[in-house]
Amino acid sequence: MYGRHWWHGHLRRRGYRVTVPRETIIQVLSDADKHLSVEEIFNEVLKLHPGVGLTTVYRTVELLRNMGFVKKYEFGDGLSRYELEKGSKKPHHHHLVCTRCGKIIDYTDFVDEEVVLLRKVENRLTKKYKFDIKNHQIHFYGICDECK
Amino acid sequence: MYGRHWWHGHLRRRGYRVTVPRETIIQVLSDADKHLSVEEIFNEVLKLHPGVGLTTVYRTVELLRNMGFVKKYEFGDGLSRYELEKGSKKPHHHHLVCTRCGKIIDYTDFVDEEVVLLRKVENRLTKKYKFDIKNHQIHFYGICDECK
DNA sequence: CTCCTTATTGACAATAATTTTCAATAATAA
DNA sequence: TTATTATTGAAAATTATTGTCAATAAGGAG
Repeated sequence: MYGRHWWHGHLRRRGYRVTVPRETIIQVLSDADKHLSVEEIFNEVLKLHPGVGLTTVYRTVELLRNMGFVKKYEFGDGLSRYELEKGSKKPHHHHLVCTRCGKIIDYTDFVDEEVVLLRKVENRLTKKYKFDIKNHQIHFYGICDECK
Repeated sequence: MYGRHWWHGHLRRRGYRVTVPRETIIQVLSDADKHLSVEEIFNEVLKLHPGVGLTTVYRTVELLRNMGFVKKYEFGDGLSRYELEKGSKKPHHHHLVCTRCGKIIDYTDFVDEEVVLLRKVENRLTKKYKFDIKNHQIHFYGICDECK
């Protein structure tokens, strides 16, 4: 979890200004222990700084994504979810999605093995398709314990 | 690629009626060689049977998904895409998504190795989280050849 | 510290995908 | 053939996201 300075530096270095909404949104994402929807981020931000607009949350989250600091997920319920990629509390993980109730479990079990394989695949895909691969996602879909 | 009878049986067995829109949509999905957005399906359906409504495409595609015959993908551009899971021309594959232009490449290279590993992981996750896993997705995100 | 430039913001309007509503239609069982 | 009722199409409603634009405030220059 990186501090204010770190973020300040990265923003400024790219010519972006450091603003209260941006700092607040980064803080909310840093404190979160899971991927948040825009509305969830917005609600948390309001607790810290009422007055920040929803539009700004959309814009900031997209900015952070373009900067490569935030990952965007879509699990199929129509909401986009965001999560810090760098400076996050959470280690790298993959997802288990319940297609009935929408529950999402982040699992870290076996991720190491997965990642080893994925890197190999990644290298080969990079060559074959001349794709510059930045990251990956694995989702398992199914029915959770409570839903069955 | 399964025929009319097969689909007819599956629909009827679950108490659903076999209708012209449903048959047409299934046919479009069967003939497709890639995942289609609802609008793409709709356009193809119209060529075969003008008069079918967009709403019906949404409903049918969702029905097929609940029945487990169709996979839904979201690649991050705000559109849902659908693809036959059973009875499709296409073999099992995973995806390479360009985050700049949105291009999606389906790759089948190395999928066998991936699937072997995923099955192992799947079994263990099933035990640990008591999740009934139905399927999985792997997405690699990056920049495609033309975009860099 | 103060002024100036301009990136950023918030409120609101606009868009776009999807869902809901509901009367009309058509698939199946009797 | 008729009755039942799932399904449909059209239009309205909803919901997430994006665009517009005047007001604000961050940060460099003086």
